[in-house]
Amino acid sequence: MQITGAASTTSVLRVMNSRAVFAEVFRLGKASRPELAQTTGLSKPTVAMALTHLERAGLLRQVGQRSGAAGRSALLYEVRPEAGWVLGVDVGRGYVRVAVADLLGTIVARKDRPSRGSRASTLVTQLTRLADELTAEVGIARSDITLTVFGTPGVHDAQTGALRSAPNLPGWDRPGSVERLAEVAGAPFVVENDVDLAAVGESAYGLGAGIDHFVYVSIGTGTGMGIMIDGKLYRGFRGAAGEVGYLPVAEGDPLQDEPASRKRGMFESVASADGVVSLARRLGMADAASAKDVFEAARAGDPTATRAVLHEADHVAHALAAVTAILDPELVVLGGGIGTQGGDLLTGPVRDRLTSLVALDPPRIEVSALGADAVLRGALAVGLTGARDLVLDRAASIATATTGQR
Amino acid sequence: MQITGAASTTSVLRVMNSRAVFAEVFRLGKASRPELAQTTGLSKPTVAMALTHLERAGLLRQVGQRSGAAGRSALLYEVRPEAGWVLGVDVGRGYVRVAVADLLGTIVARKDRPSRGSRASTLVTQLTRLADELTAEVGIARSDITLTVFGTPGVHDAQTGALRSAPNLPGWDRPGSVERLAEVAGAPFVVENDVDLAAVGESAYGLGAGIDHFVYVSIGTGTGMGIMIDGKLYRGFRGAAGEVGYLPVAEGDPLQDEPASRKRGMFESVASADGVVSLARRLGMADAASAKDVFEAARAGDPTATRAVLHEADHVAHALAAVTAILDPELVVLGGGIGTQGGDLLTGPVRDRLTSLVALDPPRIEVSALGADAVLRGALAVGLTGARDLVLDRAASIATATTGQR
DNA sequence: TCAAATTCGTAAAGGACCTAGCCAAATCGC
DNA sequence: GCGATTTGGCTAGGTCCTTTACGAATTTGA
Repeated sequence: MQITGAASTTSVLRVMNSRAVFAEVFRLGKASRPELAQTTGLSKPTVAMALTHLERAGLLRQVGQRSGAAGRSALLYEVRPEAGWVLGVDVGRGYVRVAVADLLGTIVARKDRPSRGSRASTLVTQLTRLADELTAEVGIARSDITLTVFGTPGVHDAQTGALRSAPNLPGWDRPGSVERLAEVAGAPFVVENDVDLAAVGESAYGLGAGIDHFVYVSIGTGTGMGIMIDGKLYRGFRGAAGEVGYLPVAEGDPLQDEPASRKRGMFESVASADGVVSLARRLGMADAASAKDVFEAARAGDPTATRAVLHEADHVAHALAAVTAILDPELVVLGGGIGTQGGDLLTGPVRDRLTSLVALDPPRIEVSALGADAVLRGALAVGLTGARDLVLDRAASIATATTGQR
Repeated sequence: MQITGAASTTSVLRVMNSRAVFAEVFRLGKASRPELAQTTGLSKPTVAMALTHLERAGLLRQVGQRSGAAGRSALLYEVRPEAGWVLGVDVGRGYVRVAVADLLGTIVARKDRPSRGSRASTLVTQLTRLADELTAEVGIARSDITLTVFGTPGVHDAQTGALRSAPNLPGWDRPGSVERLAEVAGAPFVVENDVDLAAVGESAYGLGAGIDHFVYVSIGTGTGMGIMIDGKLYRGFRGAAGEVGYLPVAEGDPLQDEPASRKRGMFESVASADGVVSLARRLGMADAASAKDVFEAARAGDPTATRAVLHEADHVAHALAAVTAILDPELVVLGGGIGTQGGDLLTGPVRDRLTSLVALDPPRIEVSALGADAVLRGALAVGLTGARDLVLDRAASIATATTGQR
């Protein structure tokens, strides 16, 4: 029953066409007027007009000529990388990653640091200093940052400004606490769940490129899932979509019959790093200290560790069976400490087990191409998209202002 | 990295504005020029021009005047209901429901019949005769139908024209078999999963009105789920999203420890009508013949039947816990035979159980407002949306043709 | 080295669309 | 019946885009 259809005046055409031209230049890297006229379907004068506007607004610049072919050589245009800057921040569990990228998405400065305490004030201080260092390195002011994107654990409630379900960031669940990040960023900033950003990163730069529906499943200290639907991030009603840690654990594992784990019965408690370690211990691998140990032992051929890994694969397969039954994704990307380290040790058994659990062929299952960088890259991708819109809006308002003055 | 931005010429403005005006008339029912100018933001002459075009194309008609207020009385316009017709078909398991609606969505003719066999040819014959009867009743030709929408079990693969996973429609899984429905419909028709259509119906006419993210869970002879995301139907990569029948069944139910059911371990096998009956029998209710019996007995106070219903609620809650963890919907609508008949007998325990299984507050859980009509209403809603676009496209092509001739 | 061919960039002309503003027509209240 | 008020229709004006056309720049070939 919903009927769409925005009414418009002629002036929106100019904006639309400018955006289209900019988008094409962005896509092609370098482009001439005739090329742009052809790909956008606009006429040469219109393209020329748009290019003039965009160049005057500082979004594009002329860059040499295309020679070699017969006839007059065409002037080439490209995006001015300095037309916008993006600050991406990955607030991880034990570390902090910060990077600055230009409008083309090229990372021009980056620092990774161990996290200095989890208290809000120390974290803000550390991030602010890192942002200062990075912008200085690039040679810009912090106010030149067009958009900042933070990736954090937990669910960010934009209404209250609180960060729920982020136990390793104590104090951030208070209403309004997120606003303290304004100190780090310039004016416009965005806070997004880290796993969601990893999914975006994988979509923009990794295995998810060009895939409409896929999920990024992170398994490490905790568990989480980022869902991309129609190429866009899906957050759910309250931003809690993809909280697979609360998936009821599937039956069929005799080890799960112990009362303690049956009581919890959640995916996170059995499949996360701690779950793998306790599983390996119960299987008889008394010296298992970390999930990494277990996977290394399994890779070395230890039969007990191998059994533990197979059990882990079984848990993951059951979770993915639920995801497949509900979402029918084209691709599942495994990330996080265990998802990445496990590699083919995990994907093989997961694929086998999943095949017997789902109706049709199971979705493709791959290990993240970006690894630990996924969140940061996702933050930059989100920032880049937003920054592009912001600078275009700014250019449009400049254009209308100048035409209005005449 | 994706950059949107369609380039446009001035002529698309006319189309856009005509659509906007039409949409407003549709929304308001009856509207005058000044009203439309105000709500669309367009000027009076533009609105007048659009109205003239739409009236000439037969989409709108003038209908009296608005009097009572001071000043000249305004001419009123409304959508011509006869500007388009929609045929909706619900191919159910034992029945067939067919209805014709006009462009306003008013059902003008409808017939429900027991399904005459499940063979493709007899079904097509029956549907064709029903369509003929209905159109005759309305006084239109079958070729006047703008768009036909079929709701069927199974997954329709538009690539091959096959209908997968629909065991009660034998023969329809052959490639190209769906094309036989062209005989029933006029030229343009759409085949959609029945549960998906029920979700759309609930979104257009039922409890889902105005809700962006919700799911419709059908529990009856089989199980299924329709997913609405951002107010649109989500189908998944291969159209198999929402196949909750394949959800791994959660642990924690001692009754499930019998080997037979553990082997299957799917939601459908335990939660569908057959599952309820066998569960009740195993609990000692030897005379349980149908799920309806069980629910009636429970409603009458039978303790064994009540236990069975509670177990059913537990299964449903576990499935919804998985759905909530993955999708975080705002609302869950229960439909299908069991979902509808169960009523508060089911929703109460489901809510209680679900609360203990999920992280945040559980989503709202309600029983379908449309009941057995949900699929048919959904078919009509989908058809209405499509028909509106079709007649607008047709009107636009007429308009450009006439302006081109001048 | 020079002319032909080809392509690019821009200017002018024309068409389509929308807005602003005016005036006539119609209606209601007094 | 008359004035206030609102609606409908019309005209003038402006913005935007496209088509057409022409000069400018470059390569190719002789």
